[in-house]
Amino acid sequence: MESMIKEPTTRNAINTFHAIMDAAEELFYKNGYHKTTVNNITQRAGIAAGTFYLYFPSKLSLYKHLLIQMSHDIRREIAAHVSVKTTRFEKEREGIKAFINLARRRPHMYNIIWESLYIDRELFRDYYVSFAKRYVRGLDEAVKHGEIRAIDTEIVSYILMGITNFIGLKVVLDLGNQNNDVDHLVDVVMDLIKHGLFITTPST
Amino acid sequence: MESMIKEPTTRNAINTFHAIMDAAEELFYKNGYHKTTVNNITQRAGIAAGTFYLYFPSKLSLYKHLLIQMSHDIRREIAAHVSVKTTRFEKEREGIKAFINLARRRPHMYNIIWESLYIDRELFRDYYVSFAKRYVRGLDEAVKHGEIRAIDTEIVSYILMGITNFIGLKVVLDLGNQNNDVDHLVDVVMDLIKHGLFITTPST
DNA sequence: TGAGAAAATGAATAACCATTCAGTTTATGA
DNA sequence: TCATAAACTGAATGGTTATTCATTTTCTCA
Repeated sequence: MESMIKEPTTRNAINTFHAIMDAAEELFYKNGYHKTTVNNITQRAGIAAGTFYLYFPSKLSLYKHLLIQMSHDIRREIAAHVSVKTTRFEKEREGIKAFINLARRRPHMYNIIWESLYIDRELFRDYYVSFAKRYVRGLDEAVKHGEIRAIDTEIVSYILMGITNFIGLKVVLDLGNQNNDVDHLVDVVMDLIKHGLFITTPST
Repeated sequence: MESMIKEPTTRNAINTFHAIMDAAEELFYKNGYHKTTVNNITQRAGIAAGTFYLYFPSKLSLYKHLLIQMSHDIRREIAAHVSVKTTRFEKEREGIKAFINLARRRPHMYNIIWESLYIDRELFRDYYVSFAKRYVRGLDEAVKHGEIRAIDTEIVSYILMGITNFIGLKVVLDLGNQNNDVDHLVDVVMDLIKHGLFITTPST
């Protein structure tokens, strides 16, 4: 369960520790976990191979530590933007916008989280289950306040995560030929969420 | 670009070929590409290690072949369900439903496509870009027919893919505590797409 | 200042695994 | 039946890479 990291305390050790983390973040993003060797990481961090094992018991533990770190960063970043808004509509808009901006600024995070599906499936599950739980809490609140319709909020949370993640994916991989201007993307998403997609009401 | 597979022609060779593919599909799903060895695959397929290389020049080429195969299967399956419907609403509903059912029936596919992001990023890009292109064509048609509102259809295609994929994810990984009944899931999704999420119109 | 602790080094180790190939078995059809 | 081709075999090879450890350097504070 724990990552068994020996957190450094002295100034120098902290520098080394962060050099390893930064190098790993960069390389895992560029080449993926499996194609990145511990030697690649130590080289880029400017330290010897053995030094790595003063701080991390294994390559996997480094990966786990990085993932947990990032999931905290994401939550904190989104929460910071969402909490200052009052209406659910505004909260939703700012949350999506914060996520997309974060994805653009640190595309590494995006990849590392998804890759966990192939490195440690439990880690991946935990990440999305707990993210969804938090989302549901907010949505339930909004239902209670009469801001959003009383649809199955758990499913809605996955729908909204799916939208945000795929728009983020489009931005990170620069998919498609339209412009990827963040404001335009958010406008389209919010428009759809507000008014729906269809013009007439079908018979179903 | 090509996978350089020597497609088998005789009865026996075809059996061997499929035994390899089936074993690989199963193992890639269960353990991921990197943790699956060629020996694991040949053992499960009941053949010798060397036989593998009569059909595939490398482990990677097998993976690519599998991915291409599956992306065809997905398109075909969805198209079969969508094409018999006439309204865009019905098409959308059946497309989503077909995808979720497929994900449940063959959870392997899901994993293999996403894993390509860490094995061969171009493959992943191609997959979603071409899927989106096809989606946009359908949406543009529906806009022309006055069935859906004239929002940026490229972005909408990523939104809809995101929704479908995350609902599929929930089903495959059995995330969350609500029931994962397909009809219920599809109902909620379509309800949201039709009526939007919010009750009142905010000031934006 | 200097002794002991903390950090760092990097060559060596050991395990793992994709791929090869020389030889064997099985199928085909004349 | 038998000769040729097609399939198959599996031990051996070679390259890669996570991890170790004996040694050296740097830091700390009495």
